[in-house]
Amino acid sequence: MKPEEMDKPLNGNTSSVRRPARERLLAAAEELFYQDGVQSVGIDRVIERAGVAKASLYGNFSGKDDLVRAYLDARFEARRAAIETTLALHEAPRDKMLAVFDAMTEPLAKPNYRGCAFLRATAEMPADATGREVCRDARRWTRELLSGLAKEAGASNPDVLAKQLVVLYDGAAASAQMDRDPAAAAEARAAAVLLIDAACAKRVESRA
Amino acid sequence: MKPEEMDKPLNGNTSSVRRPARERLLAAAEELFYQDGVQSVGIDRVIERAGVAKASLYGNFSGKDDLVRAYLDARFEARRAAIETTLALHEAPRDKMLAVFDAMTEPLAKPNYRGCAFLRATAEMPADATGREVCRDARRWTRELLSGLAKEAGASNPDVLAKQLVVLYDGAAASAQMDRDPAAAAEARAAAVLLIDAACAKRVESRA
DNA sequence: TTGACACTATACAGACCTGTCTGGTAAAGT
DNA sequence: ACTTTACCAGACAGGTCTGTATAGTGTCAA
Repeated sequence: MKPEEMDKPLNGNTSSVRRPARERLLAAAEELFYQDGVQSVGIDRVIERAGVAKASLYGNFSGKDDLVRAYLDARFEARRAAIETTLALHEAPRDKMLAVFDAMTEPLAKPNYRGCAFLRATAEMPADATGREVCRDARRWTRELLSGLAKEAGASNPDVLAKQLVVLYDGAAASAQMDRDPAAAAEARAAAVLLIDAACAKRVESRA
Repeated sequence: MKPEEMDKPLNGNTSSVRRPARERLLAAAEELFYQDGVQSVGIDRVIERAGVAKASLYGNFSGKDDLVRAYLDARFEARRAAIETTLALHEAPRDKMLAVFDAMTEPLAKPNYRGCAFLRATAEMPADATGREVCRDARRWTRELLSGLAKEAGASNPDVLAKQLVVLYDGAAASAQMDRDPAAAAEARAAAVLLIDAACAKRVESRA
């Protein structure tokens, strides 16, 4: 329940057993911001969960906006790593596109899944918030990844296919969040199979 | 800029030219809550936009939660009416399913489109908020509508097709919101065509 | 020993939020 | 003429939020 309590005793150890304040802050922020929303979660809750003094927060981050941004950055990095790991399991561009959907089945099935962090954060934050850049970067990365794979796969219109797959990706996240139904990932994947094969059919048939 | 100023003069008229406070409150709430988020918009801004005293708000609604709920109810009613109007233009169940996507192209193209109101509100509100029931109702209505149409169209697995179309629907809203790209509606519709025809192919082929 | 450093704990200012309360105005019903 | 109803305007209480300032603790290195 209270993970910071395990860090408390740091007796008789030359090097600090306790993780530095910045890491604990970021870990607490990731947990709380994602679970309850960046807007609803106040600083006091974050520092309490992290077991950190308020001054340590403002020593490591310029303010709440900065902490939110760091939280979204960490999310982006984690997602990118997860997708690239799944991607590496496959060779054919078609399978790689589907791997993007494979990478989301596990998170969607978690009982405390709360939707795509970037969709949620964008919905919560004001339009001029710092963190929205990260959301844009994350989306662009996904779209360009899929667009490149679609080109490799020989899709008749790679950009359209990529956008359609992004729509499926977003939709699966949104549906799973709203209906608490992890099956959305499987359904999005099945739909992706149809879209991909339809977009690449010309090449296949012309070759035949 | 300030619509309430047009309502100010109500001289020499037996019936009130000025719309009652409740209506103005709801209109202001719909505008502000959707545009800037239910969480960010405070009561003071709503009553200022509505040109209404604070007491009038708490006379017509039990509190902010109640106002938010009324806002979401109005959104649901409006969407339902729009979809049913578009639905009535078509006869075949296949066309009716696509009409659901047709009904969303116009809203998505508006410059101040901010995503699906229910997705946004769910992302903002705490899990136990009153308004989430409305979000659930709205989703259920959409899913059951599509599921019924899928049955009529003779889909091999109507519930799966309905869920896939809901994924597309949510995804189009999310993509359009995040990327400010109204084309998401057209792409979702094109994808829907593929999914519907694939799901209904067995019947068509078996008849041929 | 001294001082730099990273950290904790807590108090506080200033802003904002919701919701209540008081007081005043004007039209409509009786 | 009196009351009711609907409404506006603004003050206010009680809470929450961010961010700052103050004071104290423990560690390491020179």
